[in-house]
Amino acid sequence: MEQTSYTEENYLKAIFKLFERLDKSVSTNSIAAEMATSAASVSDMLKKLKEKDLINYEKYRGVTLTETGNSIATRLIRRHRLWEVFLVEKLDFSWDEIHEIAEELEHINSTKLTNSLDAFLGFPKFDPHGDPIPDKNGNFTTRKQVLLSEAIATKGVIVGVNEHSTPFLQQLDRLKLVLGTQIEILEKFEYDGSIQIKINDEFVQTISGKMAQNIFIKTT
Amino acid sequence: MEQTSYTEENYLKAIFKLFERLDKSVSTNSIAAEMATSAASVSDMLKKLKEKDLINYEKYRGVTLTETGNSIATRLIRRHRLWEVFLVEKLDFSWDEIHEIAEELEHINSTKLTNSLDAFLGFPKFDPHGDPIPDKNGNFTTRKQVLLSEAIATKGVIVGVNEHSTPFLQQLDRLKLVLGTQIEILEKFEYDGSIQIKINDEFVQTISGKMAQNIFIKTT
DNA sequence: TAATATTTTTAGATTAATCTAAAAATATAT
DNA sequence: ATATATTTTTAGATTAATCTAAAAATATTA
Repeated sequence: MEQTSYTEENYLKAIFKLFERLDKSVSTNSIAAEMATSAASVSDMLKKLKEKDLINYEKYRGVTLTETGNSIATRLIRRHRLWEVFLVEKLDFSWDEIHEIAEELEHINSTKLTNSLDAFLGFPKFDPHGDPIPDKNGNFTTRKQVLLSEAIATKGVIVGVNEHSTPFLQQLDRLKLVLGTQIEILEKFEYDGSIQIKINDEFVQTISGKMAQNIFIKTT
Repeated sequence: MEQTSYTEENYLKAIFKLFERLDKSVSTNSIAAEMATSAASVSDMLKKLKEKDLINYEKYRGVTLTETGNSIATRLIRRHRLWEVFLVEKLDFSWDEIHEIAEELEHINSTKLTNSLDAFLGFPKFDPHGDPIPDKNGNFTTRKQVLLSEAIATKGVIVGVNEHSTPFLQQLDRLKLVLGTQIEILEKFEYDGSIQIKINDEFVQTISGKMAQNIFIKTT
């Protein structure tokens, strides 16, 4: 079994994410956008990843991960999310400071390290953004969640976010919209997509459509 | 302030170690040996590190670290040793399994991460091999220690090792020669350098000269 | 100190990852 | 269905780190 480079791993992760988001074979351009690089570089790398049997790829036809590629990507996501839990729970980082550091930590490839860390943290099922953490066999805990912008039911709890940028997460903090917060939908405005909600049965607020599109709730 | 690459950092660390070991300007060949690479590669890199003002270097004249280079190397060593403490104390690794993983962790450059980890571990002064950990200002705790092979006094405690290879550390474990072990020197054999010692006032053993050259004791 | 040995540097290639510009393939729209 | 637009790939360079072989500098020794 060959080794994968830091860069190859980042490509695999990008393909995994894009496939998860759209559930169909991934285009060269979308990978280039996700990784902030040129389509030409992506083409080069796809050739290489196919050579290594990490992706299914025919020229001009888009990309999916092979089983091997998928399992490498899943391991990366497992490590990333475990380290995020570590940073928040043990080192008192806030949820908007952890992504970049976890991007580096995730590349350290040691089964013993990953599994010991998992045990040390008490086998967490979700990371600080509410994303599920694959277990040592690559299985995710799924949870039926829905975007606040698409929710029909009136009541729910915030269980995740659809974006991980620092400004977005900081804004959520300011608005007291952290994971576990109870939400009651009072009114949805068709004009701009904004939504009036009641937070923790306490106070009423209107949040933008853009915010609502990035908050996952579990309805109750 | 420019960024240093993974590779550049490893060269700085090698130069730091060699200088510490011999306390004089470091040769191209010794760096090549330390890093298991060719002298030609080292020459190339030295040019680059000089350009970045990380080393003092004149062709054919050997190398020392500049203040900047020294402070980068010290930071790397601080991170390396802190992560080693983490692996042993929190994740139950043994002292012979931690070096390679720490070699990767040490390159993650975040002041907040390093200092939070330090606090989480209770500001340890020594790593699991007895090596001193620089504090956030780069200051080491020194401890007057002497190699067992050169000790004159009769009694002491093991406080460190001069080699970090897995086989050496495993052999120490087998012989119950871990950090903190009390040692009484009974006899030194001139012929092969081996030494007869009494361990923890309990049993008597003879260890090779090679072993004795890699064990630091603090005499009492 | 002159000859020899060792160390260090340079010259010229190689590999992985990237880029821009141009060509080829595919998709869209009149 | 043909022209136009978009997407993707190829061609040809570039940069960082490495290598081998040869040249240059320094050190050792007879």
